[in-house]
Amino acid sequence: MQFKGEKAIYIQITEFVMEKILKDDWQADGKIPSVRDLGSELEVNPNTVMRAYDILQQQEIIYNKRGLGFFVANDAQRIISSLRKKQFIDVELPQFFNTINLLGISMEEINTYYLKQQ
Amino acid sequence: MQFKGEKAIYIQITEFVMEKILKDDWQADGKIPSVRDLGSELEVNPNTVMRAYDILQQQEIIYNKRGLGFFVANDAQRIISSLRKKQFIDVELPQFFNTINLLGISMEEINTYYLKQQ
Amino acid sequence: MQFKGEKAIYIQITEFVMEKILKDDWQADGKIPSVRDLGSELEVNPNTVMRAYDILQQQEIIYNKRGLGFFVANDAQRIISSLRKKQFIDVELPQFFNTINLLGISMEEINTYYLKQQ
Amino acid sequence: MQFKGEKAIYIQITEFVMEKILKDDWQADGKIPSVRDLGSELEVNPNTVMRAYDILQQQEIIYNKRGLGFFVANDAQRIISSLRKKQFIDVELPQFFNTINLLGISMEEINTYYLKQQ
DNA sequence: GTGGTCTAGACCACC
DNA sequence: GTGGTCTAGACCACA
Repeated sequence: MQFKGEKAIYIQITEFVMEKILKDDWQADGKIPSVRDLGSELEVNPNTVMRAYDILQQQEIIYNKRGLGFFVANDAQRIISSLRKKQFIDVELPQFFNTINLLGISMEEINTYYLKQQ
Repeated sequence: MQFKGEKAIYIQITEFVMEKILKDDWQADGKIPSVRDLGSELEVNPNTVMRAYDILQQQEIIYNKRGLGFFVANDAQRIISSLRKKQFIDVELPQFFNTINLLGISMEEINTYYLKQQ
Repeated sequence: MQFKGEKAIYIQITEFVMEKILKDDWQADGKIPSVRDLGSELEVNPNTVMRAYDILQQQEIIYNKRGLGFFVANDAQRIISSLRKKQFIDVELPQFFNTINLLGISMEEINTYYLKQQ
Repeated sequence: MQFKGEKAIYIQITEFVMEKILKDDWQADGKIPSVRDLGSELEVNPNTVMRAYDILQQQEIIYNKRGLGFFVANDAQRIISSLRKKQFIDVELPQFFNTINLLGISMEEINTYYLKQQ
């Protein structure tokens, strides 16, 4: 795993974790790696992992049992999906429509591109 | 105009200027505001405006006449459009398709949203 | 029973036990569950239950018979009540009055809320 | 300022800042101390102050202008008050009622205590 | 100058 | 063993 992109590492870790959960690599109510373990696996400071876990816990995607570690929340997949969909509908889609309007691209063209790349 | 978003202010200013040019608010070979004027209008440090003008000059969207100020390049609109279109086709569109596939959204849905927001 | 709050689990267990005693679920001189049994019921490590029993024993709310287990003290209810009442009058009530003053809430409002939740 | 209580320092700092705002020591749209300055004033690491500011920003009590610092949000006082009131009504008040019921204390008694301490 | 991120290392409570 | 907090110090982008 590489962390050289523009985004902050702790953000990339939240995405990494959500990906694991979506793919069922880490399952509901199952334990996820400790901050120390994931830190050494990803070659990152445990504090940085902690920061990612903190955010995921606020979003109720994972939860904590004292002294035992972090666990995948029961409806983690649902929360992740809805978070992503919300982000897409509210932010990315309007930007997308705005861009194609400015560039003078019609939805027909988009549909054509879509079929081509399938 | 607000500058509290995630993007750097100087980037937002380049976009602001390109917008003005595309909308013919600022026309070819016409003078654009001085860094001081635009700075005070946007409530931003002139240095920050200068940084934006610098970038636009490198892209040959505006040019400078010593002692007179900055002016819109002759083919500024063409350059902006092609820059954006290239960015859009090469980067944003594939990402967009990728995202809707991941979220399980069909092009039919996208078309529906598009009609709604018109 | 959930143990995800901020308070330490062993503290929550002492409160759980005192609750049982006050409600007469566990009666004077009656045996209370072994640390193993209560531990498995509450899905908690027996050591953690032991720590709670230790504290309750110091406060003479329960007592121990070698090889037999823990039992509810004769005047357990009285001890619990007086502990709580003292705590309440000395600490919680002044804090409570302080808070409602800060928030600008009158005792009339409090009385209204009280009637509503009955 | 002392930070010896049980609560985490960064929590105490959020409370410290909210107090300042409520008392109009720090006013709407006014700049608040930089993380470095407040850190050295409170004899605390700037990171710890940053963590507090982060939380206050999430709650939209303060906002950030890039490179300039943090500023008090326009309706910061309103947000703080409603946060506190919500916390009180939802959490503390039900606990309070629960406690007095368990201890067999009537609202009349509470009212009497209230009048006495005025 | 400002915040934002990250590391290394420490100490603590809790299980 | 686990997370939670905190410090010291570093580097970066931005204004």
